[in-house]
Amino acid sequence: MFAPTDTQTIRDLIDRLTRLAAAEEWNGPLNPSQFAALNYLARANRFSRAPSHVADFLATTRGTASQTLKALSRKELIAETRSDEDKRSIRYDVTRAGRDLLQDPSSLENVIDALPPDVAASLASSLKALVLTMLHERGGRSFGLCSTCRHHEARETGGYCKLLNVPLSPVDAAQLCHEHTPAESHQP
Amino acid sequence: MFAPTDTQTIRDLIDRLTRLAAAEEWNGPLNPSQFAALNYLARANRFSRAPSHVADFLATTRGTASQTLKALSRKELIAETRSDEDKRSIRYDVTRAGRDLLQDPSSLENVIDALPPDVAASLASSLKALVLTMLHERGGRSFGLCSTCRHHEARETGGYCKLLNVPLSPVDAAQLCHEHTPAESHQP
DNA sequence: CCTTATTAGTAGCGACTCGAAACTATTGCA
DNA sequence: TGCAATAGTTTCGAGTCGCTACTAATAAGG
Repeated sequence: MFAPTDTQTIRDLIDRLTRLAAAEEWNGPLNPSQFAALNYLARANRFSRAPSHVADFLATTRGTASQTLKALSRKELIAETRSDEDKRSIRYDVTRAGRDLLQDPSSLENVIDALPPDVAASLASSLKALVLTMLHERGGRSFGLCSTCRHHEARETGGYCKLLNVPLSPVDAAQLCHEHTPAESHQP
Repeated sequence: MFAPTDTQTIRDLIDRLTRLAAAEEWNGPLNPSQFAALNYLARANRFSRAPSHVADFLATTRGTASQTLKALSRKELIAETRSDEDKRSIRYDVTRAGRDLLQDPSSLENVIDALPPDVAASLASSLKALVLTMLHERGGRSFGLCSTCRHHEARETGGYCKLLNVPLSPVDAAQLCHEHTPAESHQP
């Protein structure tokens, strides 16, 4: 009964889902971009919360990311901290208010939550394949969890990053990292 | 090896995929909204090409849809036609230039195209479930193909719409319809 | 050491989206 | 005939988007 699935059909479904999710987000206090940036900051480790990292993650430019972060800053949902080692760089931390805002699950999350476990698993794996291929094509970074990185070394107290040469708390290791490189990957 | 798939993970993947696809579209002559509207108009039947239908499909307001359509109109990618029966309503038709613009496949389409058939089929069905649930929650319309509608009646020459009482060419029957109601659905 | 890169972040521009609200026409209904 | 519903538009303010041009600070090379 199923014809070989049309590329256009899947494309349409992704577009439509995106639009519906975005429409939901507009009904909140934040627009979709601000929401995505805030959500990223809440899940990224302390080495990955600079404007340029946000730009990288959101697949946009530093200029655009900068404006979005300023908007979030004006709303007191994030706070900026200038670095001591490198006086050019800035790190944004999510404030208490920002964290509160991320609490209530979106409509999309509720719908995903209701999927049968096996459907969810297969959806996750095919989406992952799409994302990784697109990232590969545009030379983007994967932003995976610290603990799944090739530079990560397990220790009793959390872990250790062999790239940045810093010890990691369990919380750190469970966050997104800008320098993330999949463990299986082999590159010179 | 697979932990029970986290809702947040799937949500993140969808967000990221969306952002990557949108970033691709910005590199063209159109922004993502304009592209989505143009694409819809090219695939909708002649009863479903009014501003309010576009708004409905894109999950936005009539005001916003109106502006996007005016922008496409200025670029000569669509052309407006006022109806004779109802002088309030307008139908937008995609011009030759508009159709040309939709020809070259996007990066996302290429990536989808490369998926193994079984993965594509399961992706399509889970996405469809997500979209239909979200539509159901917000009371939106499905916009499926004419031929899969409960009001559709197969004929030798195309088909017939029992709701609008009009004959349909094979082309018509393969397009999206605003009035689409899934055939299985039972409502008073 | 002292010039260049290079890098991090920002400001301003023009086109546009977004929802909301106010506003025309036109059509439907009682 | 009169009023409500409908289709579409306009305007508003906040914000996104890529872009170019900019300022600092750091890195690299002679």
